Amino acid sequence: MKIATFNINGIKARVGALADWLDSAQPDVAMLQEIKSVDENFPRELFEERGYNVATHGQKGFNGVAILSKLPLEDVTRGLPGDDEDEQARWIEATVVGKTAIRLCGLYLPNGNPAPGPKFDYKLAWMERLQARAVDLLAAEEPAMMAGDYNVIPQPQDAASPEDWTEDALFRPDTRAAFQRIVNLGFTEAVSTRLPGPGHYTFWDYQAGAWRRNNGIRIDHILLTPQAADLMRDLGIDKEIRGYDKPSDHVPVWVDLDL
DNA sequence: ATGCCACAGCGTCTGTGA
Repeated sequence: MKIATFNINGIKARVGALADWLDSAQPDVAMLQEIKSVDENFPRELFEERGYNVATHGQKGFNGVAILSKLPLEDVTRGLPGDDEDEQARWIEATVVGKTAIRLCGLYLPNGNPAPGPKFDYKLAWMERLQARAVDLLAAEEPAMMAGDYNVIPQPQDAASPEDWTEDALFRPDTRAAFQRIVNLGFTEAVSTRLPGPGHYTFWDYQAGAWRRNNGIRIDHILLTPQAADLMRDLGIDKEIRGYDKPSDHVPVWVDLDL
C-alpha cells in the first residue's frame, strides 16, 4: 500500500498538478496539507472519479488537511486533541484496512515564525499536544503513522544552507528538540532511515531561484510506529514534480507498506 | 536589512506562508 503526504499549497491552484501527480504516482492513500479551502468548496469529484474516498478538515483561506484513499476511510476524526479553543484545521485521522489495519494521521504543523513570539509559542504548544497523541498511538502497539508538513528541519544536513535558518522557527533548538523527543518515543522517522545523509529535500521556496539552485529543506516527514515500520518496503520523494508547471513549493513523500 | 514568490479572499491590497 503506497501512502503519500503532500503539502499542495492550495487546492484551487493545484487541481491540475495534483491530478497529474495522482495519475502518474498512483498512491493508494494521499494525505494533503494546506488545502486552503472550506470543506464545501473542496473538489471531491476530482478525486472520487479517480476512485478515491475523500475526508477533509478545512477552513477559510489557509491551513486545512485532507485524506484521499482508495480503501474506505473509517473512524475519521478531525482536530488535534488537547485544546478545545484551537480552531486551526491542522490534523485529521482515519483508519484504512488492508491485510491489516493502520491508523493514519495527517498533520500540518504550525510554521511558528516570527520567533520568538506568540506564533512560535503556538507551534511549541501544538508540538506538546502532538507528543501526547503520539504517546497514545505507541501505547496501542498497532500500525500507525503520522505524516505531513512538520515545518521542522531536523538536522543541519536537512538544509542546503543551514546557516540561513539559525533564527528561523523551523530550525531553532526548541523546535528540533521537540521533534526529536517525539521521534525518540519509539517512532521510525522513515525518510532519514531509508535515505540517510544530506540532500533529501522536500521543499524549495518559490523565491530567489531556490529550486534552480537546489536550495531546499527537508520538512515533510513520515513517522511510523514499530508495528508500521516492520511493514516498510520502500520510500521515495517525488522531487521531479517541483519542476513542472504550477508546482506547489513542497513535493510528495511516500512510503510503501506491506498492508 | 529587505525583498525575492505564491495563494486566498470581497481583493486592485492584506494576511499568511517558510
